[in-house]
Amino acid sequence: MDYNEAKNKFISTWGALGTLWGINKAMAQIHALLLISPEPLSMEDIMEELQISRGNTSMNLRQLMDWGIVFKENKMGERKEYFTSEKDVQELARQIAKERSRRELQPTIKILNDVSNIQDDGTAKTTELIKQTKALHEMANNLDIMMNKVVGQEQNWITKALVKLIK
Amino acid sequence: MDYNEAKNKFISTWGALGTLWGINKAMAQIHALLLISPEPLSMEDIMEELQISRGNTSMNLRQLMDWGIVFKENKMGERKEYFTSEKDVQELARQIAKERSRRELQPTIKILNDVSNIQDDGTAKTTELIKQTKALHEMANNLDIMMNKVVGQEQNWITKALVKLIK
DNA sequence: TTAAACTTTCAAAAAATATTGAAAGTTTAA
DNA sequence: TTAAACTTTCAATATTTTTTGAAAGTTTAA
Repeated sequence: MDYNEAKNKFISTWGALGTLWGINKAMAQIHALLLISPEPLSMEDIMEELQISRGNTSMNLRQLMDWGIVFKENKMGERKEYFTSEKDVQELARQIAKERSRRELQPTIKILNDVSNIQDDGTAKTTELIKQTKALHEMANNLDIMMNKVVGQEQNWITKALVKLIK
Repeated sequence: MDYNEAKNKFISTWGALGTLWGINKAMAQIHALLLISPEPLSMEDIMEELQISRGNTSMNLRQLMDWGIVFKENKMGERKEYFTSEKDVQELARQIAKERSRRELQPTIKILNDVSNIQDDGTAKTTELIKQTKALHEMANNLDIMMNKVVGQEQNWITKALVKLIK
């Protein structure tokens, strides 16, 4: 496997995986490209490399910046904007965990809490609804605490966490 | 908030969340419905409750069974098939972790391994590709080990894991 | 100022995904 | 066997999501 084949394989795998995580293909591919690029890339570079339109590139770069995993960079004496990704995969994971907690987990926890606190009228269906949403609430809460713990952690948390879990 | 309001809120929240996890809306809603239903439901019940077609119901029930979180049940003397969900949320989480590892993480790890093992020709771009895919490979691997550890664990792992991580 | 060099926006088009429903398939009771 | 009571399949359709590209917007140098 040569460089180009490997690069394409990586970019398309990352793209496909992104979809499964609620991130669209173009967004994931731009991220993949920046992650393995030793130099910051311009919008033109990205459009060219991934064969996508200017509008698409612009919108997805913005989203990646909103996620806090891609940054604008300016080269001295150049008007054009360049982009880089967070290169440290630990930091990347931390940032993603943080955002997913904020965007998905926390709103869900709020609703589970509301639903699980309805008045119990003693019917089987109400009792079951309360019981199950309470259980989900507790689990989602634990997950959230874990994820935020991890976010506040210094380098290499995942390896450390692993060691703790295994022993 | 009364029972019906709470039920609908829960089902639609679960449905919306499902999309973010690579599970479609109908599939997530069927699962939500079964999770809070004290009795097994027939296909008719599900179609009626969620206002979806027979075909849709049939296909999504099958997928839920493939995920190992919904089961067929037969009532004595009845021809019709009934469905229940795994009711224990810990077991549910374990099952989902197991399936996601198998379907997503493991294939990705394989590709990261292939890509990170290409011949290093010493150019900056090749070196960067190898470096980053190696780092992702290691992280994905650790995550996978963690998830499988969790799968093999007895009840209440998430709470235990949490305690370990916090201290 | 002006205009060149860029980036962003957004309505329309394309692509991908989910849903329907009727026909085909299956199972069981008689 | 047959036929009733179901479930599954799948081509057609509907819906949702993504992408395009050109116009509008912004910034900077002169």
